[in-house]
Amino acid sequence: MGEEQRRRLDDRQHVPEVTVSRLPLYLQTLLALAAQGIRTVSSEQVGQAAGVNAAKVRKDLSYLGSYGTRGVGYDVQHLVDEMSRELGLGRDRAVVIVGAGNLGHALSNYRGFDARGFEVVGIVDIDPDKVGGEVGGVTVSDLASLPGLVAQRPGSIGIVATPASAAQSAVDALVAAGVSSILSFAPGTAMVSDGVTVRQVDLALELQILSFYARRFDETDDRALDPTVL
Amino acid sequence: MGEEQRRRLDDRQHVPEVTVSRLPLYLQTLLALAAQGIRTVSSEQVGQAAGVNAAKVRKDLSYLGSYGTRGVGYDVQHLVDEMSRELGLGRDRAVVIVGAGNLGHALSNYRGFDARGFEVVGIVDIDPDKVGGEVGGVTVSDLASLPGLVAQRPGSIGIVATPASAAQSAVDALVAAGVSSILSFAPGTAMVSDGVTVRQVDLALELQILSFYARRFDETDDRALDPTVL
DNA sequence: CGGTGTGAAGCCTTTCACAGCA
DNA sequence: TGCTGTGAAAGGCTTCACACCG
Repeated sequence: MGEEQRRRLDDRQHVPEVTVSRLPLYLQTLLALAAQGIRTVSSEQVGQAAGVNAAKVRKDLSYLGSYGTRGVGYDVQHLVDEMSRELGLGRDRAVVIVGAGNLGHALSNYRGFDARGFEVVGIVDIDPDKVGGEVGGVTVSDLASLPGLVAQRPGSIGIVATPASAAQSAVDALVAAGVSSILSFAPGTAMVSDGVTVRQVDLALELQILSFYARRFDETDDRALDPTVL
Repeated sequence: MGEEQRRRLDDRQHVPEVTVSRLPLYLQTLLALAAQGIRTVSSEQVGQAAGVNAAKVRKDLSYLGSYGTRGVGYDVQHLVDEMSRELGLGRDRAVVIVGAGNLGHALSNYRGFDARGFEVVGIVDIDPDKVGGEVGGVTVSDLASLPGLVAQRPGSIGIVATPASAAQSAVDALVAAGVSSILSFAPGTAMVSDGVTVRQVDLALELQILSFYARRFDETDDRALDPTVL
């Protein structure tokens, strides 16, 4: 591995997690601007469109390198290219869905994946009744075929769409098959070894968070409220 | 408003957002422990089960008040009650889904909502072909009936499950109907007035974040970017 | 000029470490 | 003794403000 390449890898590790989570947002914003024929943008414009402070935009982009021009702004296409590269979106990335229930169905039918360069290469389930069925143009196969689905696709992403009770074994199966980036919709915390990234989306949990903020609008609670509250 | 009162109000709001977002996680953890018949827990145990540092658990819980017993731990049931109250989960909360497509279907069929005290009171769509259909035991009604659905249920939560193009108007319709806590699955940033809380779950965006981390496992790629995948 | 790139300040969150109490 | 509750330290993120440069 050459000096140059190593340094870039190391640099990449220093991109703060929060920044990484905002990059796709900027990317979407830039693509929308590009579609409007806009070729140059300022951090101010990007920030406005993405709902983010301009200084934060500049700081975030500076982690990727100095791609702007002082006094002018950023070249939209150039920035799109650099960000796509940084996010590893230069190629189609394979996605495997574990769990062919309601959510698995909805996900494999979701058109947004294809549109953004993710290819659903398979959906697996343990239920023999579901195996063989077709969902969103993909055939449901047995859990055992999971390793085969991703064998030829390093850097694949797994999606867990099982009930909570099956989530840990779904994650384990994905990791065993060589998948180390996982999006889980199952409630509960999955245990994984180092080097595996799991992002979790728990729908009921999101609603509970919203409930906290919705509470402001409840009529007086039947239970006694702490007097200092609101 | 006097200084003192303002200070108290500010203090109350000062349950940090990150803490609020962890409370439901603790709650789930505690409910699971309660189901196992465990009546007392230490911050260490909760942390272990929730995948969180014990000190953080104590700090977070301390924002709700001092409900623990030194040398002993926390009474599980008492903590569950206090947290439920804090999260406004003392009653069933109404949920309205906007958009009866794939995702809307999956959501209204999702059993996890009921199980955690959220009642899907309606699902609306602008497509006349979809109106009248039944999904998950709920009839799809016209967008216009949205205000009626939540009129009797202050503190309701709205879920946006529309395509991106309809997201802003869906949000506007929800806000106009009096909903001020919204979970959106649509890509893009929705504009809302102050006092409205929007949480966003963008599936493709989640995958792009994972793609960044998956890139470590790609074979060496400094290859030129193919713009067509975007 | 105008807008980037970036040290430095400020703020928020996490973690430490221990006093205090059952 | 054991574990909570919490000041204080450490770390990380955001925001400011301005040097710098096209």
